[in-house]
Amino acid sequence: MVDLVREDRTSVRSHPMVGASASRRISEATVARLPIYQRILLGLVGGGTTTVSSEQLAQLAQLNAAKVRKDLSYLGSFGTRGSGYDTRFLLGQIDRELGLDADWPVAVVGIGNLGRALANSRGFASRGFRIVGLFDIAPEVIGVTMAGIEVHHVDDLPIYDNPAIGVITTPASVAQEVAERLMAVGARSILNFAPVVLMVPPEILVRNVDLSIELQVTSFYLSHQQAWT
Amino acid sequence: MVDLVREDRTSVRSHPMVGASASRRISEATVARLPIYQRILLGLVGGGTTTVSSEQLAQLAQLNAAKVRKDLSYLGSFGTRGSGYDTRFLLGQIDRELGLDADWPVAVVGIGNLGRALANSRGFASRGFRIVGLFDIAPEVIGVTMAGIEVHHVDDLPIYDNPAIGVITTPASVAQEVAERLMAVGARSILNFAPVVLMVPPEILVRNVDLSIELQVTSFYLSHQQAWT
DNA sequence: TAGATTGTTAATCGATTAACAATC
DNA sequence: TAGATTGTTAATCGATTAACAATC
Repeated sequence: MVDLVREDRTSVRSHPMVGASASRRISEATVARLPIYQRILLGLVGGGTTTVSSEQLAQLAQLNAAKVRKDLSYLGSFGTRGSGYDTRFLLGQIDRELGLDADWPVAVVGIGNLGRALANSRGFASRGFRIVGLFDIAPEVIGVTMAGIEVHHVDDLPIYDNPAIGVITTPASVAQEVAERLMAVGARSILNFAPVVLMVPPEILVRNVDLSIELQVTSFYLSHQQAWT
Repeated sequence: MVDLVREDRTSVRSHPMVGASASRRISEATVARLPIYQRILLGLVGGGTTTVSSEQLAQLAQLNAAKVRKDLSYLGSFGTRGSGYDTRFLLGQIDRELGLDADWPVAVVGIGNLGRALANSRGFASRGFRIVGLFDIAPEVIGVTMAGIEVHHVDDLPIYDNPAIGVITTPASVAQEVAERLMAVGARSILNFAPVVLMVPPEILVRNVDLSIELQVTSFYLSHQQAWT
């Protein structure tokens, strides 16, 4: 591993748009909200609601209606003035924009409680994502089946379908090595739950989720609350 | 529960600063980075490094040095021109700013894989946080001890120490009810892992973490990658 | 038509970053 | 002193929001 490059963790934005069908570059903040709209629309469609206004969507997502309209306008002009958005159609457009109509092979490495939680989670087994394997090194979990998928040894990573997305739920101490193994089998993106900053080449997309950071941020706002309540 | 009010999920910023010792209002983006600096400093102090420059910190956090200096300047002027920051002192200042020198009783509701992961996690058992109880409704987990803490029935929430922070790791279908029970026993803040938008009064702080949203955002960037690589 | 709601503009607000004087 | 590095300013960039013309 030679050309590891330190990359800003918010570096996604820094890549220039070169493709033709540019439209307007969709904002990063909007991308983070699309899954929320998706989830809400899933509920509305399931409940038989056929039309929804930006104001209703805003209420359900606890956002501002102007923000909802602006977000949705990145996808195209799919609303109908006077009545709102067709729920089923809008859901389809959001799915398409999120790339959920593609097939993303996912490998989860580190089958502790968090890995188990992800393997069993609804979101990970859903449309778009396909778990190609669960991986660990502990003899006592290898061979165990969870959520219908067997746990293999990390050394066997090359045997299974190449993952596009690697999910790291190992201890921090081995996360970098695991990232390198995932990249070696072709992973183009890493969802990292280990509390460590990974070093990867710039073409690899890393998203970090750190559960204890969330708790610390909560602590900050709690301890400063008297200042604004 | 009468005065439930829909609250913008980023509403923390909307509270006006009224206290006296205002200094400069610390930016929300900065708050989210303080735990990252904290983690890095913990490693440096543990490794015996006594001084660190903003440039070094930036490398370790994969950020821009100007951003690091700006972030740290919110806490005060703790650096020394020409040499950098004293690691141990800076760590102490960040801990203080994050409120980690306080005692935050935490209740975790929903002892599935994710709840177990949190209960066992280093970050949740660390300085500042004290788990007052683990709660569930499933008979098979009640009475079980994990990470040294017994799992109780949610109905017994009022028996234990009032939590300042409630962590919800239940299915989405019961998350709202759990939130109300947590608020009823005094929780001022909720860390919500259930994929649902909670309705709470404005004085309650909610932070949402949705693991499948992260996966969907990854999918978005993967499917748009050819546009910028 | 009248009422409702979108899509977009422009103003505003907040975050990032380069640059550099201050100073150890 | 000379070199290094901070703390802060100002420019820039990106995100939010109110407002409203367009239009169903």
